[in-house]
Amino acid sequence: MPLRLTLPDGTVKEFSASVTGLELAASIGKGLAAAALAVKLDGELRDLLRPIEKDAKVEIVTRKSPEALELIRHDTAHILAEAVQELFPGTQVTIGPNVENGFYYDFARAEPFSTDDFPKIEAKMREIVARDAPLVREEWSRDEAIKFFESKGEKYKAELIRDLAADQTITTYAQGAWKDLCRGPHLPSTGKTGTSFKLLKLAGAYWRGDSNNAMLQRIYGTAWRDDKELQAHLTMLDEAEKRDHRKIGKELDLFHMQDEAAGSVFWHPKGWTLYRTLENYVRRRIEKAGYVEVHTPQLFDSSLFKASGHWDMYGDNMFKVAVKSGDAPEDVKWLGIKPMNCPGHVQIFKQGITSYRDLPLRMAEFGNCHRNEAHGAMHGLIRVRQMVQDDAHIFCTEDQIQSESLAFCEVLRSMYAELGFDVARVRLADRPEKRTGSDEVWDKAEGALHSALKAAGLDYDMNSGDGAFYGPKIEFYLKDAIGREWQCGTLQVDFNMPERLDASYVGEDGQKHRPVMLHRAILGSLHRFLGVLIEHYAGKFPLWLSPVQATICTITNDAEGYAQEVFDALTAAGIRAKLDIRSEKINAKIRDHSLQKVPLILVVGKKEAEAKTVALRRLGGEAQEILGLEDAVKTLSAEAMPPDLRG
RNA sequence: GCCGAUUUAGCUCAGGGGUAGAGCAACCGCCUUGUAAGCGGUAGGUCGUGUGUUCGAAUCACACAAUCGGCACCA
Repeated sequence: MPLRLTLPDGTVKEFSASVTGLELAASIGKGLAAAALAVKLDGELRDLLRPIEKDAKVEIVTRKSPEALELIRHDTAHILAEAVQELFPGTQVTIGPNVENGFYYDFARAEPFSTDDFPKIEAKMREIVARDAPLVREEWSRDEAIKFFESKGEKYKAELIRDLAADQTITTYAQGAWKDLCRGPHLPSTGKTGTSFKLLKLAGAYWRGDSNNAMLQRIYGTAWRDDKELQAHLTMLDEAEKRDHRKIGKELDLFHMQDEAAGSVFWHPKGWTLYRTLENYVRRRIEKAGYVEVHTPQLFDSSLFKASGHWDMYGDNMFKVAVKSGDAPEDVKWLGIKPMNCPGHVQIFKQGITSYRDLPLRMAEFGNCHRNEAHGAMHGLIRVRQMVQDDAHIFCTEDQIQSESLAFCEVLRSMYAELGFDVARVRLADRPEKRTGSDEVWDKAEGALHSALKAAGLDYDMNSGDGAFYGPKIEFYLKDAIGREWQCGTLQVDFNMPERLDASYVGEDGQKHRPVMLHRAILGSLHRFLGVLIEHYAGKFPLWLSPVQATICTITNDAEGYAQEVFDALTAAGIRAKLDIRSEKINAKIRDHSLQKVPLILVVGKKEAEAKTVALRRLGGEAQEILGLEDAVKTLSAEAMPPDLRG
């Protein structure tokens, strides 16, 4: 039987018997054979030296192919593992997968590694690359493989093999004397990986991601095709560090945090201006979308959270307050500080009798919520113990779920666009193990979200088992200026909470019915969103969001009176302005306010005072525009208008 | 919560068993300045908290706290 292999350009190559990818490449050209790293067989990546035995569409993977990076990174992980075992005998290997932009490898070793070991390990890795040992694929029987790894003291590898499906082919890859359990594929030899890699971070990680298991030591690294790509990536990491919202928050005097209130934010005047500007924007947008705003208590008797299920489900992460309820020491009643707004909103819904004519009822609240997050979870504004969400609950009928979800998706898309983001990804998280409500109800809720997403025309993938305990959720991800994705928006269908808290409305038929609750947020936690926003803009906010929009700088004292006049005019027009009449050179003032990322610097000296003009310098630019004062006020206040208020 | 690292002036950071250093910022003067740092001076710290070792601790040990990088968690 001749073997027919179809190349990407459509040419068909015939062979009398099986060939390896390398032989195939050689039959096409000498250069290709030299550049070949692997082959793609009907879309499946395979080793270059593995015989091809059936007709297929084939593609030779070279260093230029997108797949090359995957191979390089995974091979580098193997090389890291070998280097570590050569340098630190007795260290056990576990797993070492690729991650975005790199890879990691988890090791079991009693002694902790130190980043001081990195140069030594990297040097050993380069040595292994230089040895250029061929990577040889070997197939094993299950028992032999277990025996082999156990004989080497590799308990984790043996455990992995035991858990593989019985019919799974067990393969190892050898590079010289060193061997690792691996599915492959790999590059033909260690020399092909190159040395454009760098070890980056050291971290603890649980075996198999389970906190009941042993803590392993994880080494993260990055690997690229060449040094130029590596350098570009390292530059990007530097850039991300420069944008760190904790750093910028300090530099721009937006907020601070301190030990006595771990996980909570002290908003300084500028940060709070930013916060309120954003909050007011959301407030206008949702008001336009037919929401009503409410405000509910901070403290509730535990009975409410017990009824809602939060006390049992998240009690450990709630702040609880014991209050004396009698004279005896055991006379104590428990209150809970709200970790979310939903039970409170149901209480408002339950006041009086709600008719089907009142639905959908869209109830919004910027409520302060407290969650006792684990110490290790906290991270600047991104993960805090006290936060406010742009939270709302839509009480509606089952029939209204789809149209409400659609309308929500539209508002979300438009708001993200106005804030400078695109929706990068949408995921549907379905039922988790720990949940309330029957499977029938979950079927219904998940089905409703699937059809809403289809109706909205959004592509989405599944995030299995990651729903909330009361219902499935849609997660909206946005992409920031340096390509990172953040999950902010969410829409959750909940058939359970109205049942648990006994909410009902009177239907057209005069009977009582349960409403459906849609929990939804667009920005999510405002704290977290502001963190993302600061990093996205690197502190250079669009004019309408800037805490200080304009600074008026005098050149000499003579201009002070006029500068005050300019300041008053801008302030009266609603522009957030500051006046800088310090006895400093104009260079120093320009530098200070530029570093403070003030978008507009208005310079006034003798000339401007006489002509009633301003010399405008925009952040990032060097040119100056000379504008008449009236004209400047008009132009700038129009520019400073929030996007939803522009004509 | 788990693993590792870190914590010195408002900020960024150096130092290190014999009692504390720089730059920037602040304050006070001088300078009256034309688009990214003008000059001089002054002041500022129980070296995260506690306990211990020591003749002596900011330095060494232990505990705790917070922070950082991950992991686990994220209603």
